Amino acid sequence: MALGRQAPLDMAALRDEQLHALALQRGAGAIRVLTQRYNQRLYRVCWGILRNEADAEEAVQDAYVKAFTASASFEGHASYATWLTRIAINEALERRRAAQRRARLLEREGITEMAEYRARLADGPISHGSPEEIAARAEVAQRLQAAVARLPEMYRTVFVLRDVEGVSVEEAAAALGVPEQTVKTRLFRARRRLQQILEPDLRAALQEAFPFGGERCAALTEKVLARLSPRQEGEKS
DNA sequence: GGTTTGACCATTTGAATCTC
DNA sequence: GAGATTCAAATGGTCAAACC
Repeated sequence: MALGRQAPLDMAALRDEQLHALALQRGAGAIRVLTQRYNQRLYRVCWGILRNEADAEEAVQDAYVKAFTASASFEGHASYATWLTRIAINEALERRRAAQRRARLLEREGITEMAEYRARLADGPISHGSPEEIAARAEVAQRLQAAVARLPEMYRTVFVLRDVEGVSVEEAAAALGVPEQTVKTRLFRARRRLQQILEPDLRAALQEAFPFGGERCAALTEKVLARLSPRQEGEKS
């Protein structure tokens, strides 16, 4: 192998496995590319379990640290994405278990921190479009997020993986450690529940959609009346 | 490959009833 | 009245099949 000047590596062009090998050697560039590649997915999956921004972020951080220090763990049985997602899920589950243990302890002491913990919901940033469009999208996103948060965890996690992250059924099943058929059923039921949760909001929104009241309504009524009146006159004769 | 649906079974939950 | 028991309903997992 030549020891002369080497062309700088195009990290973004490397495969996950190659980047992982570099990350294990503390390659900052590789770590940067990998984290940028998977931040969104891991964060969403962890949020699906923890329903809390700060906790989800910490879980993702810890998952990366574990992934980039446990060289023997990735054996290529599943895809790198699945393996990494599984680590993040385990990390989030462990955090939730710890929180529940803490809550039980506090409950015994008469303190109910869990209620506060559960009540904390996150919201996401959105840009593009007019201020009205941005505000509308933000509200929709907020309502959706709140609706997803209301799903039972088993449904929420599958929904986030499949419908938010676009992970395949096979990958989702591998990441969650359940049969593919279970993923399909959970997803179907998650969607149905979301539909039920969102229905009142949608109904209310539709009531406000296609507004045709006030002056427009009155003007149209007048036009209709105007067009009908000659015929009515004629019909009389 | 993915979605949807129905069927079946197991488990959990809540209400009703019974017993002490 | 309080606890134990029973039972129906709800919920969830799995499988099979039809369909897109």
